[in-house]
Amino acid sequence: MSIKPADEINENGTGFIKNVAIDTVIFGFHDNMLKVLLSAYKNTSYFALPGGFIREKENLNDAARRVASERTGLDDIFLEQFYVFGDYARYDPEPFKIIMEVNGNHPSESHWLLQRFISIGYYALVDFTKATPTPAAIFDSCNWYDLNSMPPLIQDHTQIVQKALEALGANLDNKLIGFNLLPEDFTMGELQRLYETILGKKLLRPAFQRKILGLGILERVAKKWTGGAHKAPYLYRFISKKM
Amino acid sequence: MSIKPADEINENGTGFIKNVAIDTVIFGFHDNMLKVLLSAYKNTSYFALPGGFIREKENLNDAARRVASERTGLDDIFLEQFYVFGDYARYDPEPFKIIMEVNGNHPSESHWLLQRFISIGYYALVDFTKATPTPAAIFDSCNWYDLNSMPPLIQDHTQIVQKALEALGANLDNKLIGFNLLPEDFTMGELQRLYETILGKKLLRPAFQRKILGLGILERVAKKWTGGAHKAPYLYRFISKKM
DNA sequence: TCAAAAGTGTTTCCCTTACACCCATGA
DNA sequence: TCATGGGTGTAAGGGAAACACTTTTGA
Repeated sequence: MSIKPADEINENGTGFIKNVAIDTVIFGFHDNMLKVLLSAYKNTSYFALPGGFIREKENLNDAARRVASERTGLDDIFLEQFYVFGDYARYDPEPFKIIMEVNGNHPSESHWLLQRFISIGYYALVDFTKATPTPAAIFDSCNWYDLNSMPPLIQDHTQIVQKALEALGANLDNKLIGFNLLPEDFTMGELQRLYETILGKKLLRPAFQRKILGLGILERVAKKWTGGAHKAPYLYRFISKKM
Repeated sequence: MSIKPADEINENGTGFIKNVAIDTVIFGFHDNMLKVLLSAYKNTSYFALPGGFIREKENLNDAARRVASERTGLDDIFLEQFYVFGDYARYDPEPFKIIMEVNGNHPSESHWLLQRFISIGYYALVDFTKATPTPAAIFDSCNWYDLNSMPPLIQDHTQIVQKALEALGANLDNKLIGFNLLPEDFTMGELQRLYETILGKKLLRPAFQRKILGLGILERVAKKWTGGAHKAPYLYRFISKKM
């Protein structure tokens, strides 16, 4: 979980469901690298996943969508639950005490944010070129980090990212979700490098091309003149993607 | 969720995590039918999935395991999270008011069990022949029901069963979990009928046999004399299953 | 000796793999 | 004209689909 803007914080968490948090692993793809959005708490070096809580009358999935939208400025984000993190050993209120103290709050021991939380993990797939990372009020920053060079994260957030990546890989072919990480138009090479990055292995180019095109879900749009010293690749578009 | 024994109920749910419930779809397989465990609340005709809550210092997965163990009398149950049900529209305290009233409780409006719950769905796969269904204190019954002839269930429990079945089907080959529904020794025909029931379609016998044996995870134990007017089938055993 | 269920063999087909070849482009 | 990246052709290999055949048992 991540601590919310100060104006929403009070001692007993009025208006929110207690003991339940949402942690969102927001993936982007740029320069052939998978990126995740991370925020740093104000005046500390604690990094965390974007997160939030569920309003009293809000659907769980809507709460996750709200979190992802607020951090990226996007609507219609592809989102999926992937695991619930509920070990008691996750419970460690010390960092949150420090974060609140440093920022001028002096919570009592019974402050709702210092209680144990069950955290529902979501991953989101967004178009890196369209997202505008925006920190929540209590964060200094909200930025993309390469999966391979993330700072240390609070609690078990590093394992949450790891598990999100596994779920993403398992669903990649199955649910055809990779397209959500690319702009509307993309080349087959870009798509292949995305797949290779997520799966962590090289794929054969002819086989990949035929497999993807064989799905019948892409339409060829136009040639793309990149200025490269080679044949111009076609641009493709996911057929059911909005225009 | 399901209401717990009376001795554990008090107005503010001391000792449990609030707003979070566990619902467990416990599958068994018998007479070529998939079965689920359902309970009826005392003195009512409300049927529900086995469920429970998380103790203050209990791991989420352990809580689910505890629920499944208490209802079946088994240890080492195969369990898996499959979805979190968190729509606000699930929230309907009326049945629980009635259940409590009928059984001599007179909860206030703020009773913790009448609040909104986020429900974490687990499915469990057990050996039908070893399980001994046991109702919790506030239930009259705990029995196996055919998937096709379940009584109406409270809340969205029917959809929860449906979603559990889908998750089970999706993982069947992937994670090789079907064996958990059969006794230690079983015939290839029994395994095939289990697969056919879960997947909802006929499979070709030679292909199924080769595919399963090709996995290299079964050992052939002995012939089984069923008394049937046909060749005695071999018994097989999952290699890594405890003896 | 026949029916029924179990086990195995065989052929076909298709998808994946692997590699080869051609095309377009800028240096 | 050469290197580079993109698109397509083709042959080999492996597994699934479909069907045939054999085996074992009780009626």
